[in-house]
Amino acid sequence: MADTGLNSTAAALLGLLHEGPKTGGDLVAEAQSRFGSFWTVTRSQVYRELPELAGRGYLKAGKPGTRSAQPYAITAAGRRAFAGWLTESVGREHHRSPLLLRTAFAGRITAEHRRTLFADERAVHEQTLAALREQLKESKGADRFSRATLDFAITYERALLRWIDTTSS
Amino acid sequence: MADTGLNSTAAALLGLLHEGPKTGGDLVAEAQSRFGSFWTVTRSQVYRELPELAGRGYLKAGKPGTRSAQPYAITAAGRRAFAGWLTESVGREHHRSPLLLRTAFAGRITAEHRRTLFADERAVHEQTLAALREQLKESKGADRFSRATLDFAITYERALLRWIDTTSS
DNA sequence: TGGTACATGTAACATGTTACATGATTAG
DNA sequence: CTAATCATGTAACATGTTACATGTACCA
Repeated sequence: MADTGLNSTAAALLGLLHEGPKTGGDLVAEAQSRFGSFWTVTRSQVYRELPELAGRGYLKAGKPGTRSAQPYAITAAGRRAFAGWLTESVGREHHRSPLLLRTAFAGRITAEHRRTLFADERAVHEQTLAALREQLKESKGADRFSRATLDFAITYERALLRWIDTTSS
Repeated sequence: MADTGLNSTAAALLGLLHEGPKTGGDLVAEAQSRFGSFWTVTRSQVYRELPELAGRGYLKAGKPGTRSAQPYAITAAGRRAFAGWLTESVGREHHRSPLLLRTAFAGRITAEHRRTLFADERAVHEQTLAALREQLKESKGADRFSRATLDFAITYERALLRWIDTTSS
């Protein structure tokens, strides 16, 4: 339980780099597909962390490729740091739902407006769910735990849709 | 859909202040109980926003009370701003789940460690769920939409627990 | 080969978190 | 009356977001 001083996003990058050297762009794309919506990572975060991790000796910069994209490879120290992070205590979950926040104040808006609010949101999440199901189909080769995270995302979206239906009716 | 320039946290505070003047401490406590885990608000955020909102004329500072706590009351302009925010487009949801992130890498840890990881997390969420159910019982007087947000929190926790069970088995 | 679209990287900003300083209430 | 505790507020920091500058690849 030694503190590695890694934040979760940095750790996530180290984790992805176990598969081989990647550039910032690669990592953004990979994180998007691997973590989906429950751990988003923006480009700016990635580009901030990479030099930082390299400075600590967890990554080693390679030869710039096309468009002068800078690839990074994980080092032995990086692997150790990642392994340490895996055993650190998991932090709390964080949710931030503008929809739920508005719902808390929904008594202050008109029924008409409430209807469009929920209808719009429903459409968004229908689409998200469809995309996730698509992903699940394509994930047959992936390992069990990658699929598990997808499963969770799907479960969540379904629960949210059901909730929207019962609440808006 | 005019942009009020309000961030959601500021808006949430304005919403709570519709019930009457409150101090920073009051607001933190109220937000905790009203929004629960899907829109957390820390003391520091509150204390940063209050003078800011007062500066814009949305709040009016009252006479300091005990422990020199500063109460704020919402103004007519504040109510207008809040009403405007209610009709602005709701942003995307944000999830941040350290558990899910670790799960994505769970193939890299031992089965033993995985067991404790899930068991610990299960205990935490069991407790959360119990607390929520308690809250639901006590919320009989509350308005329909306050209960709806609670309902969602409960649904979420149940779904998470089910997911933990199927994934860790 | 000119220009459009796109990917990389940066930098300014907004938000969220942690740790601290201060003073008031309460318990002994 | 003194000490311990607790609530208020602040300030430094970490993280996340948005908007921009730059240069490279692609296409007409």
